[in-house]
Amino acid sequence: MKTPQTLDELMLRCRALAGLTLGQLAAELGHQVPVHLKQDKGWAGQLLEQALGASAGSKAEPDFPELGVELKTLPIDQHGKPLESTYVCVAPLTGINQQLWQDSWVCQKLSLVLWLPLLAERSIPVAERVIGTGFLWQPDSKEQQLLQQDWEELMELIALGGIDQIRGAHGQVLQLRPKAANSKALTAAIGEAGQPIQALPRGFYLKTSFTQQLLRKAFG
DNA sequence: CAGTGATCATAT
DNA sequence: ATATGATCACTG
Repeated sequence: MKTPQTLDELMLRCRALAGLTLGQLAAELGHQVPVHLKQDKGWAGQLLEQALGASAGSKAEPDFPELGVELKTLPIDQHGKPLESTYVCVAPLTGINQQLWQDSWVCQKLSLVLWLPLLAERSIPVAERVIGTGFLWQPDSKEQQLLQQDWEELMELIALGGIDQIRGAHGQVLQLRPKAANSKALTAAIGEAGQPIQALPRGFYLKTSFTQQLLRKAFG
């Protein structure tokens, strides 16, 4: 799948996917559909990346570098409610003195997002899950402010050695949660007294209440 | 049963 | 180990 050259081309392709089931799309692209996602958690996301021509791989750059667009699938139930939080990026736990929100990875990644809702209740077989209507989002000033506030608070805690006091409930819209192979994984971090320690890697996630508001704005 | 913490596959 | 893609599953 060639990468789209313009935003219009990307959105056109995206609209063409709306209403298709994952089974139909997988068949078109020559993929087998897993029975469940327990061992293929990123399967749907990667299928949709391919269908839209996103640059493959796990490079630390937007899905569509030329367009500056980040693609996020958003699993929802039949009422349009998000089923899961949305992973944004890993959180830097060291070397973060005086980083500005505007320069942060979170801010960059969320500056332009193509949200692609996916009817994905667990009771629906994977192959029958239906692709929804994708929409482009840029945070408005209020959303930007909420994100920045949470980010600054979390980053200050991290920088001051408070990593182990942070739990998922901390932010209003943005949260910090484990992002690792398992609970034994370790990465460099800052201890209570400012000393180097090893800690569980974390990632930034958008809470479902936030992504639900984005859906409301887009569809009512 | 929502939300937090844990986990899975793959590429580099 | 760290980055990508996320969902699983236990707990209050």
